Amino acid sequence: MCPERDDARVVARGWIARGAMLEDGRRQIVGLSLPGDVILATETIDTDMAAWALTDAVTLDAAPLRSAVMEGRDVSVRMLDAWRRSRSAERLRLARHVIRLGRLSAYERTAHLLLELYERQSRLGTTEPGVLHLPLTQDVLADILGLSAVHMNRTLQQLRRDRLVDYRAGRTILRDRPGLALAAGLSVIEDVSDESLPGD
Amino acid sequence: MCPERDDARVVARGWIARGAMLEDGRRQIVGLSLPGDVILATETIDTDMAAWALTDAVTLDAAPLRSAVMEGRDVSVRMLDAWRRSRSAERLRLARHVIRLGRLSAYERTAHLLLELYERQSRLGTTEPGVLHLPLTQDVLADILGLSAVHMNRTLQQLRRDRLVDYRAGRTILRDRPGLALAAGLSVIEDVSDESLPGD
DNA sequence: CGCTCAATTGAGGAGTATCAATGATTGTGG
DNA sequence: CCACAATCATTGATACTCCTCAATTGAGCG
Repeated sequence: MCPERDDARVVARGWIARGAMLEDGRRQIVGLSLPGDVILATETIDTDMAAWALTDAVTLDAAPLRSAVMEGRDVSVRMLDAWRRSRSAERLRLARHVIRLGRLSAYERTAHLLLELYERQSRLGTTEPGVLHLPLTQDVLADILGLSAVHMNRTLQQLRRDRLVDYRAGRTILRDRPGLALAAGLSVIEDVSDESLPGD
Repeated sequence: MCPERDDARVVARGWIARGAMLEDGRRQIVGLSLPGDVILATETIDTDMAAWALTDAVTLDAAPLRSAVMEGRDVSVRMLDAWRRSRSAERLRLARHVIRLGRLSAYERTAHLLLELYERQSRLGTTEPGVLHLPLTQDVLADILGLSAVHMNRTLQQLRRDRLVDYRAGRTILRDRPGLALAAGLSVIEDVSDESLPGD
């Protein structure tokens, strides 16, 4: 395989956003990559996609692991599973994101995303219950949820008034997670760790 | 691996929609599966996702091929490539769909989707230039694009007035593809066949 | 202290949704 | 062969979500 095709990286630290910038300045973030997630260069280079670091971020070259996975060479089962889990979870998140953007209101979208990020972050390690370390400006949040920054702000205020979430840059508190789940309008956010391992 | 995990199917004929139904009746279609595309059961069973046949459809069991791919057993290179191409193209389409729903207007979304489907269908085989075989009701189209059926209708009328598209059930004519691309507001729809083979 | 960047607020308007009918077409049983 | 039901496309009227523009406040920070 051409070497440049094999550019895969694993996020080691920080938050990275993948998305596209339109000519007229509109931006849509397609997904967030957190530590442990794999980013394929083909996802950004082949298309008009790009990736931005939202915080100080460190990524590691995952090309060796990747070609091993691809070519069926021996990788530890744990590694292989981790790879598949990660890719599979990402596909699921993409689908959820489509549903959010297509059918949920701004209020629902926000609740839904915050819950997903909380879930995701909990799985990454120690978190005080209900606290979400969210290093995103409202601008970025808006570009994830397909909203204007102004409306993003107002939506967050509404969630605060409703005592569901207390947003502040860096440290967001989910005051009422059951309430949030209700507000998200979608049944329950499943625990992705229960997921089987389709491995694309 | 558990057998039920390995339920993968390949679409042989027909159009299949994957998506979710919300409790209150809202529906969002996440993607369309056309002949040659792979559908993983885990994409529908693990979550609140479902799949609907939009036309008479036939799918084949792809579990054998899949486990072969997964376990690195010998599959013809062509097969392996086809698998990866398919999965990779799907990921790209999901990302594009997110951008459509997040940042494009109804008019832009529609133009964008029609072009994508035309591209996709051309690659499947013989098509008269400019003719898109589109076996979708406006209702379904609306559920793909995150619009109400009424607004979907009005948007299609607008495209017709602008002499870009002539929609009628089953047979849609893209009268002015450059114009459509312009209307789609996104640079160019890339030719996915040029794509490299990341293979998740 | 004047920057700059993020968050906030207000006012007005564009884009879509919703509700309720009306045609148009097609299949179906009498 | 016709009435009927069913589905899809279309239209009008109205309401609401969300956007845009413009300005203000507040919080670091050199």
